Amino acid sequence: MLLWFRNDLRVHDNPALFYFLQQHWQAYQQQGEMPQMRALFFISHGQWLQHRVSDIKIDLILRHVDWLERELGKLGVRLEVVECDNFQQQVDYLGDYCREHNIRQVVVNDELEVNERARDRQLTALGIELLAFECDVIVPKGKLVNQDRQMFKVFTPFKKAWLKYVRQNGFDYIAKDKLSPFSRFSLEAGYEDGNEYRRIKYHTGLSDAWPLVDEVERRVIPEFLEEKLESYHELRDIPAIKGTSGLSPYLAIGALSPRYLLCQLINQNPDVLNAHDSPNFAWLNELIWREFYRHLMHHFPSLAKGKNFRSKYDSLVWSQDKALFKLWCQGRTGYPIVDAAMRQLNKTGWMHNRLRMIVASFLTKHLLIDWRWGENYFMESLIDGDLAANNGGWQWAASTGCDAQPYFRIFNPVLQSKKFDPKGTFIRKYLPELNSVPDNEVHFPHDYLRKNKLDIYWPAIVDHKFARERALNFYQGA
DNA sequence: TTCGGTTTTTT
DNA sequence: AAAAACCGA
Repeated sequence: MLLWFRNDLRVHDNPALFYFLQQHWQAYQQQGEMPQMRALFFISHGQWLQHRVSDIKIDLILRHVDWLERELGKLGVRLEVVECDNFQQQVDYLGDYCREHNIRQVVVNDELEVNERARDRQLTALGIELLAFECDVIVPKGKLVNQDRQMFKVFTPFKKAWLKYVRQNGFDYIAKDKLSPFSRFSLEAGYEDGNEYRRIKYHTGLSDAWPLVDEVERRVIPEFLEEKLESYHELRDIPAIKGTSGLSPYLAIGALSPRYLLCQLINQNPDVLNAHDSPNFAWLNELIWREFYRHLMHHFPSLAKGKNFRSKYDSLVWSQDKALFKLWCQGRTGYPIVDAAMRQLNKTGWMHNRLRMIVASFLTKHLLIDWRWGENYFMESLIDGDLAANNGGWQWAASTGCDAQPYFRIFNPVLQSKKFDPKGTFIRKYLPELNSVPDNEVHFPHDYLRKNKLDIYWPAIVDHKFARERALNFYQGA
């Protein structure tokens, strides 16, 4: 039996690991012989490149692989880290490996996406039995459907069904202390610290501003739940304030379990599943959004292949203007909130959620550029890039996805800016050249700059009113 | 079980 | 402003 880590870089609430340890424990008790416990992780730069995994996310992954190797060592499991360019080579390697070591079963946690699933099917075709667990969501995918037995296409009914399911069925979760009996393994195995991988330094330092997940569990999560949860519903939309949890990078690489987060939330706030109107519900709502998009991709796998969720928009002919796209990427649109947001992304590898909606709306509705270009740029840049959530968010912004609003949604970047960054605090953090512009002018400073003969900021690349009309016509055509 | 009318919908 | 989901017949 072999344990194969993919997008589940954790020991805490990892059902594949737990099953693997239990099986070996049983064998150990029956035979009294210390089992060899092997685990595997592939470093596949070619595959990461193809899936546009950002350098900062790769760095976070590699740091956690390093950490995981030490943590597994404490449980007597030796993690081998193997460089393999792409999925095909992973399949070949595993085929040879299993034959060589006479392994029939490989234990994994399931991955949602199309290519990943195809790779797993290839392994099965080689005669390798994949024992797969599901731990990327709280409510298993496929369990929540409407009365027509279809996946919900609107968030709120999905959320109601989700809450009902959790209230009725609870949810699986493997507490940390359930692993403690297995720490005996490492003593008996005389596990020696360090292996080949540890001597190779992959770590680029790009993600150093983000602590390892063990510190996140010890410090960041308790602090968030105790100090920020109460004000989350008010502060989470204000980019100048650190009002969000900052946990998405760990969820994206599987270092954090969503089920663990729900446990912690319920410990802190026992009635949260019943309290829709409580301010403390706002954060759970975001966790349920994550579930919504994963369930959606499970039911509609073609989303992973760049398909519009609403096929009636397939006929739209998007702009191919690379120069305009580049200006958006670089944060040179002349709309300060958009430019500051893109600079935050380019500089830190992360962007505040409110800003993601604003810049996505701007690219699709104001510039009429294909949402897939924006989706790709986000994946290439974000530390927390996640196919399901990123695609869901972009298609929502482009109106090709799930959005039940009765009006056609075109964000006004200036009004968004005034509403969520009223004093321009965030704008000035990333556009310090606008420091001298008064608060009420900073959201669209062009008149002010002209009057005062200041040449410190580039012009707006598109007029809002014009762009709004153009977008309405553009979508009307579909 | 299928239908048509009514309520609801990430601002 | 329009589409999803529910609900009662």
